[in-house]
Amino acid sequence: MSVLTSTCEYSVPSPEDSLPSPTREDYGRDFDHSPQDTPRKNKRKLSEPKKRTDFSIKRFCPDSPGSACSDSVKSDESLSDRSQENPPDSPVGKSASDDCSSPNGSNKDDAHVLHQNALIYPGFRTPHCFIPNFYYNGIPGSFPGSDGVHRMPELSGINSTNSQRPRDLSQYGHDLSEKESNSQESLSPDSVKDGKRPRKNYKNMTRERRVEANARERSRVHTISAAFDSLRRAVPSYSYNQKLSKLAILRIACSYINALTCLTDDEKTGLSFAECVDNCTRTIQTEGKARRRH
DNA sequence: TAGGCCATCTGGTCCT
DNA sequence: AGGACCAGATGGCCTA
Repeated sequence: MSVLTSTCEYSVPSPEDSLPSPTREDYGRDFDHSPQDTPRKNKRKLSEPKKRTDFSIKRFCPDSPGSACSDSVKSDESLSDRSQENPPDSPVGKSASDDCSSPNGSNKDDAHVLHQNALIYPGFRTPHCFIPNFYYNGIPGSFPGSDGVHRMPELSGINSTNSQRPRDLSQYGHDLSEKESNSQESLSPDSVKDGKRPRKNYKNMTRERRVEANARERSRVHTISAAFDSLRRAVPSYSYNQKLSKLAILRIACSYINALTCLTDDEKTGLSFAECVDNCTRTIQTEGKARRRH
């Protein structure tokens, strides 16, 4: 269990450990209602980002020198760097199923591999590709490579939704000018008439406080996402490269916990260990079929 | 192209 | 009063 604990740690995203900031054009031009020119820095997408039509933060970033959006010119370059973090032939980008061959040496069918592993499961010898964080070579979270050597996973390179890293919070208006900060500017209908997402004013909040609240909210959500990422690494899956939604992670985690509970107390769940394992296996299969990582 | 999933913004509510 | 938490709205990306 110490292994689980050590591999489930997650850190609260910090501005220093964040995605590159969007350029001023991201929001500035959006502010001018030119969605066709607004690239969206989608953290999920590794290909060329499409244009984004609207982004509410635009209202916080008018085209003014010294604004929070004016000095971020590294985003495109950094984005491309990130897109190269996980090249297809890298150990990280490589499907774990490639490294987790089934007993008969075939790894074409992940479901088959899983089934093979599930059959091994009742023998209390957890296959390394079935429960990655529990079967390791003395290194928490390590994974066996094709050469049989267990290595630490390069988590930052996983093409995972939950591995998305937060953007620099400083871009979101912490550097607002005093003029902007003190204004309780509400959006006039004209200012958003072309936008599809008109928002009200900030009630009793100043713009500065609204921006700060947004930043806190982002940080909070990032923390939750990081926890999901940790949980995902703790639960079994087809392969390390498998895409799992948050809902799928929760479902698999529940079935996995039930299976582990059966290890110590069959009566607690009312099912035999084999049944619990079967349930867990089916859950993984079902959730794995829903969507696969690429 | 529709639906799923997600990030983000926003306002409301609760807590300290 | 201010922050944490929550849910709704919105829009982008991805996949079938």
